[in-house]
Amino acid sequence: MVPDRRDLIMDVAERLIRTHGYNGFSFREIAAEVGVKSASVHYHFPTKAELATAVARRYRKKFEAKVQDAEANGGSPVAVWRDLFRRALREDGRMCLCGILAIEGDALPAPVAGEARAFLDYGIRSIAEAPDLNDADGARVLAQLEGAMLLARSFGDPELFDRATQDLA
Amino acid sequence: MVPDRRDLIMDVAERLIRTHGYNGFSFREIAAEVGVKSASVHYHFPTKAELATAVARRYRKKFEAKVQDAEANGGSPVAVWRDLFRRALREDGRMCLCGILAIEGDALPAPVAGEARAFLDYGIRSIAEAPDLNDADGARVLAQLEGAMLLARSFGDPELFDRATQDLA
DNA sequence: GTCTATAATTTGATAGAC
DNA sequence: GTCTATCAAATTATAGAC
Repeated sequence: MVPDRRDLIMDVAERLIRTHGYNGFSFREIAAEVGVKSASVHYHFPTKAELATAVARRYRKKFEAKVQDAEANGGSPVAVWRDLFRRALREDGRMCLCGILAIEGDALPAPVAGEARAFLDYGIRSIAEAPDLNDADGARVLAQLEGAMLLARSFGDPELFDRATQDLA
Repeated sequence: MVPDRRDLIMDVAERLIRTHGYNGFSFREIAAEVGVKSASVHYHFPTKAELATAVARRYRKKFEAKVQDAEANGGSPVAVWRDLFRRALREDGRMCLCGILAIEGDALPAPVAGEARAFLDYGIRSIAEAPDLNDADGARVLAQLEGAMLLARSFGDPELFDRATQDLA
């Protein structure tokens, strides 16, 4: 299943947002990496807000599928979420897309901020489904995971994520 | 002690960065809020990188002073850090300046990213000085605090910070 | 110190040919 | 679907008058 052009554009956009944030990438930058002109990117996604919203929604859906898959294989929600973030950090050195979008917050078009919020909301509820955990625990654990990615990214050290979350393993 | 123009520019810049991030504010925006023209802002801070670096350094120094002051009054490092972030979130609804700069990471001029890293490094070491805590605990607690601010900001709900960090109180 | 004016570049977005 | 060409606006930054 070869990714079509639309998917490829979203792949590049996701990587750029996770590196520079919403205000830190441009249509021309995406176009250059894909190997087309910026007008072609606009053909697939008329506005920047629509592109970012589509990227955030795909990220959330993919993440939800991964969580459900891992939990079906017997993992606890806390361990599953930690492992998913840990692997993403190791593989591409980038933090959670929705964490960075959440921080840029109300400076973003409403649909983009809404998708980020929906991701975090799912995270809190999903983690809170673990035995003996409540909603406040879900928020506590997700906060620790997002913050640990923030630290690891600032220091360029994936192991800092491991140390900051070793109590969740 | 009336703040001079230079301080006022830094005040506005700090607020804007904490709302929109480094790539989300402009000299003209600062100038408009201060009541001058953008060329005057350039007189005080020749480049955007220098302005952001100065703002981040001042933020770090002020925070260090607040931490030392609160600890001198008998607070434990964990409680002191939680309380300082909690109050900032309540007072102006904005998260840690260096948290947002850390996330934008390598997309930033090196001196700016360096100041953010220095703040986080101080946070980890400062918290780890609490009795019975080590460096990994410092990273864990700071991660939880930065992540809790991220969540509270995304949902526009300061109480979410309280719930996500109630175990640190 | 602040201003006007402007340079040089980048941005998001559109029109229309192919 | 992709291109060339272009637009209007915004950006960082500088020169020089006052």
